Amino acid sequence: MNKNTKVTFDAVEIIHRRYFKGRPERLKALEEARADDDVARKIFELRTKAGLTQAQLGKLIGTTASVISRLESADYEGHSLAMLRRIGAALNQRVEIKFVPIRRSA
Amino acid sequence: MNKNTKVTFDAVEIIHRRYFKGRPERLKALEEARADDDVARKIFELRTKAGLTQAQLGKLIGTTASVISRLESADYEGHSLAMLRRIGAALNQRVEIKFVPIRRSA
DNA sequence: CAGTCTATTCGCAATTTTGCGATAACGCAA
DNA sequence: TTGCGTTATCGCAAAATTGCGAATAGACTG
Repeated sequence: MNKNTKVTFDAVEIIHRRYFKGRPERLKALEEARADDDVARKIFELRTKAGLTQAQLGKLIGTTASVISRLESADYEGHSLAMLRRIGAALNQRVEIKFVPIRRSA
Repeated sequence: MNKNTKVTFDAVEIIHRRYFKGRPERLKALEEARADDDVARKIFELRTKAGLTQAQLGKLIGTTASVISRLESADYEGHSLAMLRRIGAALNQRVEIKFVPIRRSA
């Protein structure tokens, strides 16, 4: 039960320890992302789960860290499908688009 | 069993008769759309099922028919999330984005 | 404390999407 | 055939997104 001596093999576990361990506010944000549809949070979650920094992901898709940061900003609404696909391609993910009917209240 | 005397109450049925009845090539395209991920076809399917022309949908979201036609073009790749949401909002649909892992071959 | 790594924000140029009219083309019906 | 409704394509201006460096800030470590 040591604190920092256990060897980790999984990138997900590594990134989890680096970003979320002992930071309840980050964990909470991640939970909300699972229920929410926010694209910015989906990108953030995808990137961090892959164990990448914004600069690293930026390089993978041929852009810079500031661009990734902007895409992950909560109040950014200017996402394009092309950009989502670039990110998905870099992280081996397919972008799925779905129109789902809105239940007219109750 | 008359051909055109049955009264229809559902917009979906109306549009189905107007666009797909007796046109196997259109029907086939629609079937493929259900299995495919093509966004253009999803927009087309959504619009026709709502019983709208391109001009009508355009007006609903504050643009013209040529814009809708472009969005429904098979080789158009420039979709933005904002535009998809505008269309969805007009047709009471929520746009759902999902990153789904790609299985690395077999 | 300084030093490093990461993320955020600010400008502005470059690229892309959107807006929109005009025109052509297609299918269908009289 | 003509006419009508609908869709497709072209061209260019307007608006939005992207590219990218620089500066700032925060967290962590030595």
